[in-house]
Amino acid sequence: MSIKQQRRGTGSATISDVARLAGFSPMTVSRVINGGGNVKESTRDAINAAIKELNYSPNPAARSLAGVEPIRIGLLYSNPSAAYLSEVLVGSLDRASRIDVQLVVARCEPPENYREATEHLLERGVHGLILTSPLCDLQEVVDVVTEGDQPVVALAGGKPSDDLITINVDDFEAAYAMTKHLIGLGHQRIGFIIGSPLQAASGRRLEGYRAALAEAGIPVDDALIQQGHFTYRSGLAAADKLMELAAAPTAIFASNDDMAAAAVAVAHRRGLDVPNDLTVCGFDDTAFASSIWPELTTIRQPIAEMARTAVDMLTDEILAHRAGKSLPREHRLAAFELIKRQSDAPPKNSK
Amino acid sequence: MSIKQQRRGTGSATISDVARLAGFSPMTVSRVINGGGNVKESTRDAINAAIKELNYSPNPAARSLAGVEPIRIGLLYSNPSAAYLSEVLVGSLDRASRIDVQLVVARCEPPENYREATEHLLERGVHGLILTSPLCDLQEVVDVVTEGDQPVVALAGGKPSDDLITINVDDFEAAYAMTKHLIGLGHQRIGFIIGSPLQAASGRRLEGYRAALAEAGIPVDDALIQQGHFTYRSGLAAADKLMELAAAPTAIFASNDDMAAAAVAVAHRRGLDVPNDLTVCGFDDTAFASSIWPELTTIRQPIAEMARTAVDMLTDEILAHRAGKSLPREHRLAAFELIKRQSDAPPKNSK
DNA sequence: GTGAAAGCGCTAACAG
DNA sequence: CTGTTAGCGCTTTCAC
Repeated sequence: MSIKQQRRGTGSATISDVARLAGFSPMTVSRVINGGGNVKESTRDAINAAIKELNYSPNPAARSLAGVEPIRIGLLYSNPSAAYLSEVLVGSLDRASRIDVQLVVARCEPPENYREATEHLLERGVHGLILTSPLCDLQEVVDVVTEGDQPVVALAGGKPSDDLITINVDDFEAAYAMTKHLIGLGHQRIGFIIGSPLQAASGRRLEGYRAALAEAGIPVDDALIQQGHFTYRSGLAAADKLMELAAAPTAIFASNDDMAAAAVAVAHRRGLDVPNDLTVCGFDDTAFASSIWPELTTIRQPIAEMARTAVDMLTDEILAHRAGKSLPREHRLAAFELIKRQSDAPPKNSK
Repeated sequence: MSIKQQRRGTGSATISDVARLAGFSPMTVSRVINGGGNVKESTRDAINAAIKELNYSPNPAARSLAGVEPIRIGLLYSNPSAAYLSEVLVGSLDRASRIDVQLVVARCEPPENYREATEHLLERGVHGLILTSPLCDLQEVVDVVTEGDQPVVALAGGKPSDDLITINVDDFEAAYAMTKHLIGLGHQRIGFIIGSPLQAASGRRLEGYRAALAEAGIPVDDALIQQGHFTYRSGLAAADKLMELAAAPTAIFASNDDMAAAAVAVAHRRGLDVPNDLTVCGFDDTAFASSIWPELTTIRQPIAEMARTAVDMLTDEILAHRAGKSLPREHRLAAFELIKRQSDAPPKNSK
């Protein structure tokens, strides 16, 4: 009798290899892998040891062929966040491919089609959703998306709630840190441009600014706080108001880079040098921040990393859901970073 | 005898369904699907008809389990092109997922790690590569990437050559169209800011500008042509030189949006209104173009669409390669679009 | 608690 | 040119 010829072995260990090594049947190994029901403690340990030793990992193709539904995650994005988008995609793709999760991305432009986009994704069979900024802050979108019982994570935005898993940097702390940095430079009159009132992060950033001022014993002057909407144009208007003040600020901290860039433009139009006559700082570290001159000192959110986390958390939720368990909604904070570039300096007439 | 029970049918048609309907064996169907070698014309037609009727599409899991290596495409990107990146990703992902091609993305920061990045991708078993701008224009990167015999497509950049499949808009025609647009507005003195001499597109854009001028019978004034490097800073310097000219231009056409934005900033610093005192146009339609005020009239490249095409072309190449055939290197041009926004107007003292 | 048998949908190898 | 057989790696069903 001739030796059976391996037709096409990938070389990597199979469930049978593990079974043989552990001295059990493939079936039992399968049970162990899939959070199995009834397996003796000792058996489970033996099998896990074998798995480790062989560096075994299940073949996803075989698995899905045999009937296990692969995990699918939907990612909803909207144009306004285009600056984030590439980082979000790079991060989530990277993780998704590593843990064999399918990622389906769909564009969603409220108020037009957020319902359709969501339904489209659900029809495609996704088991959970990632909502990117600024979608996370639109209540109507959140409502639609959390209608079913699939888990949803809001990435960089959104109000932590019972319906949503959220992943954010600590906007309060970040704004606090930046303001403190400015105070440390010697600034006393620091203008602040608020972000869109529609996004939860705006309020948190404003509070951080206030807190740092309070801590330094600098009274908050309401004239130094101008409303913006995260757009360049709104930044232009807000910065103009700030510069027209009798006692104009020596520094402007804008709630995002677009508005900070606008503040720089306003300063230039008025013949002011940045940073020598005016310090300007932003938030987000988008491409904008390092494209203009001077490059902006700003706060960087580790978006790619946060996207990776989002995929992980969602996957855990989906697995838990499948197993009939239920995890509490987590609200994770990621570490921000203050990126010092060329747009800040001590105020002119500091000693 | 009892009817065999379907254990877990996904419901969708299988290769056997098709075979039954067409009156052949599954194997023959398989041959037809996979560019099969020896199948009678009539058989092939019958099977294709059955496929269409059943709306059959092969199950990728079963396929890969049965030993067909799935197609993997590597996508190399570099930070400078961050503006493109999201569009590139969205487009290529979309197409890749639709035709069941795996996409592996890797970051590559020349001159540091382009060799490692490429090798990393090749180790991961990719069968072809997509090179995004500005990587396509770095000869050393192109050299490394085309070292093996895997096909490579250069997306938006690169010199059409025998080693590279390229996909570009017709930079010459696009610049020609924009210049003609400016002339149509009544401008006679049109400044031009050249892009980086390192990128092939820069030269093509300059030629388009020249051609439109020539056609209109406007003599080319070399003082109106300034060198830039695609960066905001270089745009600042170039625009400054242009504005200092005794006979300053009434319009500036910059080879990308960053430099156009810089030109706007320079105009503002000099107390000039855009577009009433100076028209400024860009190229690329990056986020920058519509973030600043006034929003830039610019040329839009359909990057997402081009990325989709890239995936398609590469897949065809890989398939041909597997079948032992070899396709000629194609150099595709995509249709650009002139996006009219608020930064252009007729010159001030036109009738 | 554990295992044996069967089959998911497809394709490589080998006939005819 | 076409069909038969076997098996990819896994899980389900059902038996012990």
